Amino acid sequence: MGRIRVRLKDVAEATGYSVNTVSLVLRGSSRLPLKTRDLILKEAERQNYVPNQLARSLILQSTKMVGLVLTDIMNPTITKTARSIELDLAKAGYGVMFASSDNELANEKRALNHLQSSQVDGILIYPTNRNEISHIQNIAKSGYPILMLSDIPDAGLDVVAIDDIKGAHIAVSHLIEQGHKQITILDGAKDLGNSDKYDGSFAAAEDAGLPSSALQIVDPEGHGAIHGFAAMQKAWALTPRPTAIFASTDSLAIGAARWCRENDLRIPQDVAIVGFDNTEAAEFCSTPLTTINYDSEDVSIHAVERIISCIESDNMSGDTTITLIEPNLVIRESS
Amino acid sequence: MGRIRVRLKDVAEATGYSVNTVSLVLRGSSRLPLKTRDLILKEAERQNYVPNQLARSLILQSTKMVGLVLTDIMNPTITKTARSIELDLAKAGYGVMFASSDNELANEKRALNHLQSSQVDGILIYPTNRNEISHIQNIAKSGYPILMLSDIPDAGLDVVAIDDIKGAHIAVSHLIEQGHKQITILDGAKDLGNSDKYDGSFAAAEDAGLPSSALQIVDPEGHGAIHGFAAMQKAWALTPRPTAIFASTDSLAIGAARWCRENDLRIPQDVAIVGFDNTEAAEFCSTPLTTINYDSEDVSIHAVERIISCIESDNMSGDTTITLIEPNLVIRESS
DNA sequence: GCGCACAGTGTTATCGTTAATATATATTCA
DNA sequence: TGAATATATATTAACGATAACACTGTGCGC
Repeated sequence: MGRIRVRLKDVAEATGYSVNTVSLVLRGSSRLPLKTRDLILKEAERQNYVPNQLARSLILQSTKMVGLVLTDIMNPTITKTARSIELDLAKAGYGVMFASSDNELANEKRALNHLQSSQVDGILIYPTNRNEISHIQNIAKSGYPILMLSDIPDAGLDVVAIDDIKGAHIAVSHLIEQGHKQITILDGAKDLGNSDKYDGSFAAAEDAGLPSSALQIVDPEGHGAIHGFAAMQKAWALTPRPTAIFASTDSLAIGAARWCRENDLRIPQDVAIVGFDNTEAAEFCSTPLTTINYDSEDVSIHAVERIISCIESDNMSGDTTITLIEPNLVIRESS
Repeated sequence: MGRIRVRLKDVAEATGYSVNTVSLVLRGSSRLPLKTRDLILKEAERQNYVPNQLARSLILQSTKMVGLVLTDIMNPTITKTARSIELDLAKAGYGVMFASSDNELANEKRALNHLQSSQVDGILIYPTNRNEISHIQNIAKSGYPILMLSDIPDAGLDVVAIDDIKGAHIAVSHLIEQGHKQITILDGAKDLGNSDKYDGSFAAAEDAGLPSSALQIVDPEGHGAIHGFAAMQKAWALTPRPTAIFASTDSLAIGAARWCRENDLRIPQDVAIVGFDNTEAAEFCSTPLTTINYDSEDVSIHAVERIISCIESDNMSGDTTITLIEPNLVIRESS
């Protein structure tokens, strides 16, 4: 049986040694004779001793934990990145503490508070809203290591993220090369102050010599496939009617494709569709989706490297780094 | 600026009060005059004080955290359930600490150790392998609140889970009702000691008066759509050739459907397919999938209620409860 | 005017661990 | 032999918070 929580003290009393000796042995010190070590290790095992990280971290002034704030735990791209980050952090000896904001600023603030109060050594965050970052800036200003996983230019914050502007540029350029002259963008991020995918799209149109009227925008008002479905209906009702869709996420693209299918539009003959993220679903949906590849592992590697360097060198020099990962196009059947 | 970590002591020194007084105020005590409270609250805010949960939990002997061990963070059903659990726990004033085993026993053990050492008040777990649960039983035996999210009969452990046997029974019965007499099951869980979906399937065949040879089994050797794709190829090569597929997850079903599509088989005319889980992808894939609905919210509500009751009543009575949620069939176009 | 209640605050011990320092015994070497 | 060194262990003070208790001073009743 044993009591619910076994402490060093319990092992110490059972063996007749002091707490300190037990602590030393369990941390693998070689300063003690083998006989003593053996005895203590056996007793610890017998009592099923599990070290108390709270007490340990309290005195070590480090939890070896990094906080990760996600906007949407159901978004496969974010989940995939989260998983990569977890693995890469583990390799470096750090654990992850997850929190999700569900794209609500209040949740984000609560999550940040919770993570800080849990004394994580650093924080990685997919910020919710580009227009509301003062709370993040405050944390950064106090010297706490914190890194954005989405680009917020000129915020004085560290960033490691996919280059959405370039991604959108590639996607739209691809559609233009296929001969499309009227393209609808499905994207609702502008509310959150993120116009990267617009900017990239319009830049692509301009570079190709198309008027900006070649691009129209429909806000899907949500992230799920169901929102893409509804948005596609709106897009099809526009005049001039688009011949191609650039959806800001694969989920939206898949919903849009479904609307097309239900309305007997052929993809890509009647409408071409390009998504963004390169999720598994994009490959296995009715018409395999042309999409922009979000390289989770690359983001993860850079983000983990940077946050750990911030944690382990307490240089409060205040200089920030922005690392943008170049996305690439995956051409399938939808375009 | 301020130092990285502001403590009660810093606020105390700045205001001239003792640490205890500051602690009382910050915990919202009404025993102190408004003037004092105001002063202290303002100073705490000014210094950007964040309470140290480590220290707090250490003395309170409770972290108000529940650990959640997932087998596969990329599985949308598990992720969805995780999210429900997070919300339900939050309502009850608890946080969640995630860990993933990636279906590896060693990882599971490491995760459990880590969670216990982080002093979570209780643990919810999707166990990896039914044949290897002694480490879980040990934890339970020591009086630590722990609950399985997958049914392990006769293990003496608390369970809240979907009734997979019944789910499989419903799925296969449905196919039999549609006139199918040769059905292939795509499921690789037997290696992990979980034969629920087989058992339910064979029971359904028996109940319908079909010989057990009516069911054949293909092990997809993996969980992704890609494995379903390969497994479908094997299934189609079987003699007698199946007219219907029961895939143990939607992911496998979607991969199988994709193989059919690439090989010009019509669904459901040439092969009917039934999945399991009712993920979003099942609704939006090329042929909307008939599937068994996994009611994440129901699982979540029961699991959270039970674990909290275990945590808050330290009754070590040792009696265990098994709660199985009845799944239901969602009929779409694939059958 | 004396004691008592009580509001307002401070002191001290505590949680489980680690680190720095101390002690006690054994071993080595001049 | 005796000091120096090494080995094996214990003691004490932290870490940041909370809780039990202790103290001070005012106001009130009798």
